[in-house]
Amino acid sequence: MGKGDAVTGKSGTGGGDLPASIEAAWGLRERPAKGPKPGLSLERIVAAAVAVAASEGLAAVSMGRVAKEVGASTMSLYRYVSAKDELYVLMQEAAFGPPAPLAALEAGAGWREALTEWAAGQRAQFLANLWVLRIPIGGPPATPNSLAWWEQGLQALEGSGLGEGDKISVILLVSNFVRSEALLVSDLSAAVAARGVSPEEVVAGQERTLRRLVDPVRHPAIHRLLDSGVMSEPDDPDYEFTFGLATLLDGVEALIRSTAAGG
Amino acid sequence: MGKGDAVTGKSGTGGGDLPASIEAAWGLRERPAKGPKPGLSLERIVAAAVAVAASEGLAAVSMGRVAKEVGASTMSLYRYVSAKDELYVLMQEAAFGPPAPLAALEAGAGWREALTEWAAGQRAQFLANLWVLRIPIGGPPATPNSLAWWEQGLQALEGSGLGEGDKISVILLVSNFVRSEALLVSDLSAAVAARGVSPEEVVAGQERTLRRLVDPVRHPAIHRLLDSGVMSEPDDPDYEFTFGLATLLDGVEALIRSTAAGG
DNA sequence: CCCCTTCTGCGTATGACATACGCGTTATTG
DNA sequence: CAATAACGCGTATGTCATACGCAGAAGGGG
Repeated sequence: MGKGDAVTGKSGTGGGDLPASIEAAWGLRERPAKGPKPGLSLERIVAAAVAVAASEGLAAVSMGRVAKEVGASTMSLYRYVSAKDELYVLMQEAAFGPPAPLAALEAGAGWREALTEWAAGQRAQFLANLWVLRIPIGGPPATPNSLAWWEQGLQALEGSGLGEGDKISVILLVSNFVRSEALLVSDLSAAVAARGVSPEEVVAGQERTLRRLVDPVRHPAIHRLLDSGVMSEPDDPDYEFTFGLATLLDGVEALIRSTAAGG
Repeated sequence: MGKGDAVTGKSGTGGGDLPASIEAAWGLRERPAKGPKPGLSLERIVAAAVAVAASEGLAAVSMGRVAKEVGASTMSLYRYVSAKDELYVLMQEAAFGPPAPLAALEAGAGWREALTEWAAGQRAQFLANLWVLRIPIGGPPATPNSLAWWEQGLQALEGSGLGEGDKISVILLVSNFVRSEALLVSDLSAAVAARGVSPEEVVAGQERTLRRLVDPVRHPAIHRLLDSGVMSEPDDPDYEFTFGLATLLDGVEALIRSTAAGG
């Protein structure tokens, strides 16, 4: 060999072409019995990367930086990770962890309670690891924890009577909603961090900017919105989440009803 | 002066601290009457950048590349744009353009038809400019066309009886949904472009990968899903959009009903 | 028991890139 | 007609990801 090694993508289970990052996440690493013992481990590297991201943001995560953190040279990391993207995937996987069991399911509650709990859990993970939202996406990751989350979402919909196809669609819908809303929170938090002011001031500043740009003739609806004073009211950081999720689930409820009726 | 100039952020209208990119988008540029005539123009630069992004993807858009395209040196661009992020904002603004008038509104149709048309229009813009989805977001952009889209969304909800706060929340909800779904399409399309195969093959490959990883015991719901054969069915690229939007709007409908009832 | 294979850590090198700085040049205005 | 600003842009800096190859370590086969 002699290229960028770091396990070039052979599965032990069947010989497909799994992205190396996925194999790494599943721990399908054939311990090579030949060379010297590795001085590092994927876990240590990923943990260090996560620590850097958590304290200084995803942008601070460079191969060099992670290497320094772990006490090794930059290039040695490539013995464990084939590219930075792979590190990203592993970081996300590590930060999220597996989902906690759904209390609603165990209590025998309905799909709505279960899905709500599921969404809240996912949101909590995003808010606890805002940097995850800055990782550029590249298709649905098939990592163990991601799958576990999906599994749990599907289970929440078990008693709904929906068809399998509708179930994933709903899961996708909720999942994307959670992500979008978290990103919004993250953006606000980033703005707060960038300037040194309070969230309220940031929002107020945005409103002032809008007011300056909005022309009552060209933008009557926005103008009305600004005049209504809604921008200054809520203050509850969870409001948009609660509202959006409720609305979304009302839609799902309608779908379930029509399915049950025989659609 | 003598720093990174390119209009450092003074508004002609009131003297606030608008991000330079926003000012640029609104055309609030005080034509300096002093120096030599500019050999370039923001429009030319942005158009060149958009062309590169459209044909080779956002990653191909570097300052150097755009400069070459426009027949100037890299650094000369910084006389027109204060940073690359600004160029991004301008690119998005240019690619999206203003929204077309809503036929549903003019025909006096209800909010649902109007919002559906609005969402479809937005989606069409994303699909026609997939690279836009790769631009890292940083808060809600207050550019002219963005505002125009918001305005139109709010107008679509005019006859709904919703409060102003609920209106933006709904707009946000729909808007984020459209973006998420478009990103999904974009990811698929990227995977198709990366390997040289058909969309069907990509999806089939993903299913095969999943099948390999999913353990019937650990992931009963996903296993059931795979067994149901739903993954291979639809083939309609608009399905997820249509389904998701309908579900979402059902939720909005419930909200409107309860508002009308007096909640 | 030794050597050969295979893997390790890592120094070095390459090639992008964004962008700061300052110089010479060109219009415009007093 | 000079003082003033802007302009185009060459040069330099610093950061990154990552290719390549070497030297040393650890087992396995003869």
